[in-house]
Amino acid sequence: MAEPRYQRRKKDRPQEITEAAFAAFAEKGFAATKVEDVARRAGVSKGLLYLYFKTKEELFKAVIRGVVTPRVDELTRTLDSSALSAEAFIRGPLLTFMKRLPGSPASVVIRLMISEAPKHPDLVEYYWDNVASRGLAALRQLLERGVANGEFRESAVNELPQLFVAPVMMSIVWGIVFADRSLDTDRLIETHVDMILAYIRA
Amino acid sequence: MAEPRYQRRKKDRPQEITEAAFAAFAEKGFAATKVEDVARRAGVSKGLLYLYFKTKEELFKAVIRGVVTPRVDELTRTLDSSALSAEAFIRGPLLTFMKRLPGSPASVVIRLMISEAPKHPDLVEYYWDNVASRGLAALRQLLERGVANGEFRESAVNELPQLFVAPVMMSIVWGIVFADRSLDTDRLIETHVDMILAYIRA
DNA sequence: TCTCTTACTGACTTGCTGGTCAGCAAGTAT
DNA sequence: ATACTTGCTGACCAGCAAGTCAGTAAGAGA
Repeated sequence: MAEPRYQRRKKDRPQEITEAAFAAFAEKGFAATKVEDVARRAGVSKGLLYLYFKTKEELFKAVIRGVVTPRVDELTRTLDSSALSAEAFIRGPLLTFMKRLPGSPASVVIRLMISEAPKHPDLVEYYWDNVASRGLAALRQLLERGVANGEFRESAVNELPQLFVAPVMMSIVWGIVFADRSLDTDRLIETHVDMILAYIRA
Repeated sequence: MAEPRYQRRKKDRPQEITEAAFAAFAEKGFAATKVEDVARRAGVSKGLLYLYFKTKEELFKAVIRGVVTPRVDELTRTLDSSALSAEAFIRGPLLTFMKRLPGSPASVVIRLMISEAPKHPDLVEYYWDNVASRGLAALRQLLERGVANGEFRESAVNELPQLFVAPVMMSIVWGIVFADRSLDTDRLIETHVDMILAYIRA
C-alpha cells in the first residue's frame, strides 16, 4: 500500500510554484491572490512555498522575471537575425511580434506592473533595464538603419520609439479593462504600422 | 471656552470624503488605501465615513463617478461647439484636450480601472457607457464629417477610433510605471496626430 | 433654558492572511 | 536494516484592516 504522501523534488519546485503564481496573479492580480492559493495550485503546502521564497513580494519578483526574461531573449534574437531592409523587417517579423503581445503573458505582466509599480520601485528598475530601455533602443537603432539606408527620412519618430508601441499598449489595456468587448487588435496594429511607415518613408 | 469638537455638516461630508479618497487612491491605489486614512484625510472619523458609504467598494465607485462625470461633460461640450472644419477641430481643441489628459485626474482613473476592473464589472460597464463608448462614438462621428466634407478619405481609422487615443494611453501608462523617467508626451501626441492626418487626408 | 433629534466619535469585534516552526517521513548512505 | 539528512507538512500565531455600535454632544426647536 502506502502511496508516498509527497515526493521530494527540490529541482522542480521553484518553477512549479512560479508558474502556479503566474496563473493566479493573471486571474486575480497580485494583491488579491492569497499565498495559500498559489501553494494549493502548485500542489504544495504553504510552508514549502516559504522555503523557496522569503516573502510574497519576492515570489512576485521571481514570477515577473521568469516571464519577462525568455520574452526579451526572443525579441533580441528576432532583432539580430535581420538581413532584411528596415521596412521589410518592420512589416515582417516586428509586426508579427507586436501582434502576438496583446494575447501573450506579456499583457499580464503589463497589468501587474501598472498595478504594483508604485509599490515596487526596484521591480520597475529591473523592467526598465531589461525590457523597456532595450526594446526602445532596438527600435531606435532600426529606424536609424532605415535612415542610413535612405529608406526613411529623419523624423520625430526617431526620438520617440514609444509611438511604435502605442497601439500595442492600447490593445493590452483594452483587453484588461474591456475583456469582453472585442477589439480587432491585429487590424489596429497593422493600420498603425502602415501609418508610421507612410509618415517616415523618404 | 469650549471649541466645539466637531461641526455637523451633513451636506458637505460626502464630497469632502470623496475628495480625500481620490487623493489617497491616487497616491496608493485602492487596495493599499486604508479606510481610516481616508477618514483622517477628510477630518472625520471612520464611523462617519461608514454612515455615508456602506462599504469601501461603494466609496470607490462614488469616487470614480465623481471624477469622471465632469470630465465627460467637458468633452461633450468641446465636441458640440465645433463650427470648425474636421482637421482644424482635431488640430485645435481636440489636440489640446488630448494633451491635457496624461497629467489630469483622468490618468488616476485609468490606473484604478486597470487595477480594479477585473473585480468590478459593474464599474467597467459604467465607464463604458459614460466615457469610452461616448468618446469613441464622437471621434467616429468627427471622422465621418471629415469624409462627408471631402477633407478625409475613407480608411480603417473610421472603424478604429482607438488609434486616435493610443498615444494618450501610452503616455498615461508611461507616467504610471516610469513616473520619473520623463517622456515628452506633448510631442508624442502631436506627432501622432500629424501622422494620422497625413494618413487620412483625401 | 431645557429637550430632543441626529450627526458624529472611537473603541471594539471579527475575519482574514502573511509568515513561522516543530515535527514528520522520503530518500540516501552505510 | 538502521541511522541520518533534509524536503516537506499543516497547525498555529500575530497583526492588520474592514466594518459595527453604544454612547456623546452639536445645534435646532419650543
